[in-house]
Amino acid sequence: MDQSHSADFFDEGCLIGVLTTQPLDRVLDYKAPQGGCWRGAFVEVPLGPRKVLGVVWGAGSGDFDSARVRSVIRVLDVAPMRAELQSFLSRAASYTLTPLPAMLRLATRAPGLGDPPSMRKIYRLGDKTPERMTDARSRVLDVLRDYGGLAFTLRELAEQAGVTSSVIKGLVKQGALIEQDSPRDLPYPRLDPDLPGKTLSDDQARAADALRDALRQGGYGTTLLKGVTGSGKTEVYLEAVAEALRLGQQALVLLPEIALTAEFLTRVEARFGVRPAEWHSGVTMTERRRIWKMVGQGDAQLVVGARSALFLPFRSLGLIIVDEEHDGSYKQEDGVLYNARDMAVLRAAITGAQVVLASATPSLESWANADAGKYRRLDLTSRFGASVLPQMRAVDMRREKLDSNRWISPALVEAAAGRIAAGEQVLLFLNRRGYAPVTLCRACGQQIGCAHCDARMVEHRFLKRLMCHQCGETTPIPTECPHCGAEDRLAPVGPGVERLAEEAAERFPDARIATLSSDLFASARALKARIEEIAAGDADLVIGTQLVAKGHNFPNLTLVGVIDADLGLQGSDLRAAERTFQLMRQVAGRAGRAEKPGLALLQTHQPDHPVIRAILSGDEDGFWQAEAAAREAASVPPYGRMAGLILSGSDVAQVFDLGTVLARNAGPLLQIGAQIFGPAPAPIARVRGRHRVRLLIRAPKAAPLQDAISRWLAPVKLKGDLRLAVDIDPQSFL
DNA sequence: AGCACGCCGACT
DNA sequence: GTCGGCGTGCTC
Repeated sequence: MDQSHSADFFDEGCLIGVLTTQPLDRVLDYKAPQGGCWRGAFVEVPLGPRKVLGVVWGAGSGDFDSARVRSVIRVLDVAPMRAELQSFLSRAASYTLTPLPAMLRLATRAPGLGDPPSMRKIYRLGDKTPERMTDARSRVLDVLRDYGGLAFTLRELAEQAGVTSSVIKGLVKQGALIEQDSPRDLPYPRLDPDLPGKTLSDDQARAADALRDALRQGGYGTTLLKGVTGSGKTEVYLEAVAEALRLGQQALVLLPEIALTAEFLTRVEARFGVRPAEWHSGVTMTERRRIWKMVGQGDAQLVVGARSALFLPFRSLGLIIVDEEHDGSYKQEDGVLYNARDMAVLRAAITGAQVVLASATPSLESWANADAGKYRRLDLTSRFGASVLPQMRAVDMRREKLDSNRWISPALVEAAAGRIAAGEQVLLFLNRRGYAPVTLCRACGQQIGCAHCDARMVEHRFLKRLMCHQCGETTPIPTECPHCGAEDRLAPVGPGVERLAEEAAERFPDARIATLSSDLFASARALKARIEEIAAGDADLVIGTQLVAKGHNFPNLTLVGVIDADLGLQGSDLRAAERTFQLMRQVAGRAGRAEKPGLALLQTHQPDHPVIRAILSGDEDGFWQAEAAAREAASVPPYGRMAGLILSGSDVAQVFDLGTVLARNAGPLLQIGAQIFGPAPAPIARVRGRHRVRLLIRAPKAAPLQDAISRWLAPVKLKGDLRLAVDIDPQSFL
């Protein structure tokens, strides 16, 4: 097509609209640069005295003084943003009520996009032989010959050959080596979808077939892939990835936690021959830029990563996997409040891709969507090896005799001793890091709290410090009470894993005890290594927090003891029941993976609580139906809509005043039949000296909530250091 | 987000 | 007199 006639091409001097990453809540008019530019082009534009990054969003609006419109400085040498990503960012912005520039920032989280492709020197074999051959020189040439024509960087080659760089420079001068410039950002090696995968069970094969069919048919669709722990969901969705690759499409696998990526990458390598691109906060800046560029030009077929990978500029995204889709960490703030699971579905719907939501314990939202026929549902019922979930029983703590400061019931001690004697492993699960959750002064009765937040300081005896689990602040463990000054009257109250380990050591003096808690390890790598040792049998008794619930395999583990199954049931949180149910099921799923039958014992004070009963009976659909009915009756998600408004500032009174004023002037919300609750202290009431107050909004399911909120907040002018953030579909409602 | 402008308090 | 605090406003 003739460029100048396309609606998406702008000739030099044309008025165009450019979206920048600057927080100006509108698209700015500029003049197209010399040579014109395409819609979607990444450009550098002048803004006041500065040059900023932007994207050509469309034609200019012409509502700005034409004499003051400036010209685009240059078009960057990267693949233009596709219309699909533009519209995804727009839709995501209006859904989450986030300014569009903030969305663009998410999509440009790679450094040096404007830099020319960065080059580095590489060395390969030349055709000349050096006049004088030395030991060092021949070692260099041998390395290059051994690797069959592969090129090396100076450092790699020097290291491999055990020589200094001067030897290599000397060989270049002689013509025995050739020095070349090569782009630093190289394509990722091709994955081979046709390597033999693992043999699938009937169940798995059927699910994999269904996913392949959906991909071949093309277009958007979402599948809830539900399978108990150990049923092999990963193998199934890797077959879907394989099919996407065969179709020439790109795939994205989202994992809820960085700690899980290492193991997953190994599995990908085993299935496809090479490691895929890895995207998360721990990846180096150079690697990020490489991924960003390669994804855009189709030279990265598979990206494995954290939620922010959703905003990468894929060229032909065909499949998004959201693993452990129920995981709360998919909804978390990194500047923008969004739920990666929902955004994955949105992006797929816009680009015409398939989504697979994988979980052993789906979120109620996904369960309801599948139930309503919006999502396809595939169930994996059989487990590998032993094909049964562990037997689950409650230990009624009201009837167990326990000394104070003891948490392992006689029933659990007895069961554990039996398993350990039989050479099997036991897991004691307690979702509380540290030694004790509360440190109390016996003189004045005050608890030690964090100086910056409203959270309690948690004693970590291993680190010999008190730590705030909200802001990470730590202090040495004091000997005198900070409130009344009494000496040596501070007492730990309640159990944490460290304290539980102490008790276990007394009860099982001969057992090898391993404590797994994220803060006890210097690095994710060290933790992973320890987990592998334990899986190989290097412990009889494992004491762990939430992290053991997530996807690690302990083949010899046959008993799980849940120290406090009631922990998550407390509070008025809407999702408390759901989360407890999911966590307990997952933890129980650790037991009895191999041929040995597993048992899970849940210590509870409420054995008749509906959630505990649903867990024990294994009646999952019964639980979901009851939970769904309760939420429907209360018109809460997913049967009603909710939003939170978080106000923050350094002055509590000011923040509350703003909340009160907003709540009183909520006409637009009342018009759509919404209710407002608050202002009340936010779930995290104080963060690093800033006070946080929340308003909650509940609206009927079909109500235009975002539109009403924008109209409500449009006239608000924030004074001083007051800040306001909208949280659509908040996760916690405490 | 930056960065300038501008209007009041404490110094050489 | 003037240096500098950071509140307010602008950037196509």
